[in-house]
Amino acid sequence: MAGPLGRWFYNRPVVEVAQDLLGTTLVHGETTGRIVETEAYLGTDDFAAHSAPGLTHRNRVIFGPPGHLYVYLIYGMYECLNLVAEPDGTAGCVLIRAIEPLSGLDVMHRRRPAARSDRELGNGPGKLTRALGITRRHYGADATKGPVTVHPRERDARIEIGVSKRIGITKSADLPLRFFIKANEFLSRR
DNA sequence: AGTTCGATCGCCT
DNA sequence: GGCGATCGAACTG
Repeated sequence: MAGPLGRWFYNRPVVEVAQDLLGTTLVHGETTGRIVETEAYLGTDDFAAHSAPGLTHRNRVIFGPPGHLYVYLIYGMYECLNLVAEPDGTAGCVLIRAIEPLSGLDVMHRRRPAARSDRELGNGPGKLTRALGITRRHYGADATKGPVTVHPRERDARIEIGVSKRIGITKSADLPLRFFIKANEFLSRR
C-alpha cells in the first residue's frame, strides 16, 4: 500500500476533503478499512459543528493544522473520529461515518462482539472507532505520521459519490454535507 | 421494517 | 444542570 496521505491533502476546503476521503484506506495497526461515508463540519455558518461556539479545550484541534485527529466521546459511551481540514487557524473537520473492513477482521470482531456480520463492524461512527481501536487517546494525533493513517485510493478506482443531509443532528440540519459511495454495502444507512 | 427508548458522561454555560 | 455528529434492545404491526 502507498504511504500515508500528506499535509497537502487535508490543507484544502473541508467539503473537498470530505469527498476525496471516500475510497481511501483508514489504517490503525493490523486493522484497516475503506472509508465509504463522511460528513463535513464547517468552520463558519454551521451550528452543528463542534467548532461553532468558538475555541474551547475540547475542540481546539479543529482550529489547528490540518491532518490531525479530532476524537470525542458522544452520549457517554461512543467515540467519534474526525480528520481536521482547512489551513492552520481555520476550523473545519470531517466525521468518518462508515468503513468497509479490509483487513484484521478477526481483531475487529473481537473488539465488537455485538457485530453479527462484517457489515456491522464499521457501519456507524461509534462502531468503526471501536472496531479499529481508536479512542480519545488518539486526540490530536497526526494522520500523516501515525499511529492512525489514511492511504490514497488506487488512481483508476472510480467511485460515484452520493450527497445527502447529515444524520442525527438538529442544528443546521438541512445542509447537504454527507457524502458516501453510492450503492456501497457498508454505509450506515442504505 | 420501522419506531421508541434507555444507557451513560464529558463538556460547556 | 442540560445536552448530544450513537447504539442496540425491545417493542409494534
